[in-house]
Amino acid sequence: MKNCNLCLIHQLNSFKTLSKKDLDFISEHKKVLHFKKGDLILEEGKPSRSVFCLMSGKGKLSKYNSSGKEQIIRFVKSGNLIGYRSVFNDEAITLNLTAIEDVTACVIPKDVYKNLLSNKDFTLEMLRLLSNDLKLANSVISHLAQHSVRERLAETLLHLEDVFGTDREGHINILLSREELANIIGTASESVIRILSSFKKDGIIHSKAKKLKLIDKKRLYNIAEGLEPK
Amino acid sequence: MKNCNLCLIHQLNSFKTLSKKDLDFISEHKKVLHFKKGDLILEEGKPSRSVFCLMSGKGKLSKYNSSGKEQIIRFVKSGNLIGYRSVFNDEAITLNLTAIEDVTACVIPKDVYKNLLSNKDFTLEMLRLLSNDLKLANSVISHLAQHSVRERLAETLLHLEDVFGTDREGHINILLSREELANIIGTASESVIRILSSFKKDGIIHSKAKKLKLIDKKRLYNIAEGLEPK
DNA sequence: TGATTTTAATGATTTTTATCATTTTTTGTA
DNA sequence: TACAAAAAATGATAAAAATCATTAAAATCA
Repeated sequence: MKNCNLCLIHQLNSFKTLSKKDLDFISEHKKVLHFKKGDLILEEGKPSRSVFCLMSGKGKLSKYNSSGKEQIIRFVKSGNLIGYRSVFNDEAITLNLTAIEDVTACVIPKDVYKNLLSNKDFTLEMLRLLSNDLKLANSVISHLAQHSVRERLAETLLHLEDVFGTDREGHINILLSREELANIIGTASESVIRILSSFKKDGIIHSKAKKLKLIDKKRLYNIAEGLEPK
Repeated sequence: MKNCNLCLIHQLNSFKTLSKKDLDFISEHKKVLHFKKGDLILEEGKPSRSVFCLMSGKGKLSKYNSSGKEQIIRFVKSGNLIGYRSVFNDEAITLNLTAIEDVTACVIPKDVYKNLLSNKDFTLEMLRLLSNDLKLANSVISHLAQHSVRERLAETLLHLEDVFGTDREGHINILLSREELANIIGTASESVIRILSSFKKDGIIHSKAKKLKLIDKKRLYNIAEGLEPK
């Protein structure tokens, strides 16, 4: 898709506030890139040169600690903008972006993106977006700090279904390894495996390999909130 | 302080980008409020009506979970702006603000504050501020998820000294109960007590009641990063 | 100041979670 | 399809942290 005006994705994100002229301006300067599943798209520590608009596929934003353990901060999907944070505070990139499916993304050079900020509505939209990111991050902090591994896993399953939806058979539309699930909630993969098995045994979820289906969401919610004993 | 132009605080925060006229506009519409230590200044769930500029004193931003346990998200000190996040995404307040010392704050009505957003430099400054908040939140998530209670406490002590500095005798300029420290890192107060005692025994910190002094910061840093065994 | 309340400290115990070792299953691919 | 490699599952054990009970110290205030 060469012309952003014709692209439906821009209706889904902050770009919806842009004029035809602004979108033409982006179209002229952007590049469309393709990545394979597993590719490292953006790397922590590298200078921030552009903002990405994800056209298709999914990715994970993560950090590695000094001993090499991954912490997944959040996931991104088509329509999401990525990389604006580093542009605003003019710092190096702080999170890795890895494709967890094949990804197509439009890459908008930093300066082109900054130019869009003359549009007040667009800027307000970005303030709104950052505010939502921050609100979400605060609630993650609170959940991580206050809940057990079992509670955090229940919360994560609900959150993933909420963000990615399900296919016709009810499976959550994102395939993650047990290890990746562990790296979201900050636990060992064995713990995730054990808890998923117990959820399965109790009929709360169904799982076949990486396909997860939430059966009893009410119960999962109660577990996530610590409202259920055991 | 009636006139924001004469107030030194505005030099310290995003208001430094404002014109004399903008500051006069704020001066006309703001109110100066005083709060006592322990007062609840902003309450989770209430509609967002204004942005606060903290003139003196310190506060904590926190959430309570369904079982009433507090999670401290961060601290604020003089110069800090508070409440802008809810203004940008037009949602209810999501964090409680409690005075942990007597507080004086200028209260700027939401609409007055929103008017300032016609100033492009100010808006960019707010984007920068939110970006920094978000960056900080992401690193808190990562630290919470990946480190032991002992490591998180070491990190928290270093962070508190960094933000609040020390008095002439080297004590960190903020007085927190063991329970409040526990509510930052998401643990039980007994755990904080035990770990602080062990830090003291090892000569890493000195503590007398709520006054904490960091003696061996290099070692604390190593503990925080998990570079030290035990 | 002395009494009362709150906070801190310490010990014993239980629960949760991590770690390590091993087996089974799944996935990718030759 | 068979093989190798990776991921998942399971068990045993160790370590970390929570919880509960009690005592000691500090802060508050009448």
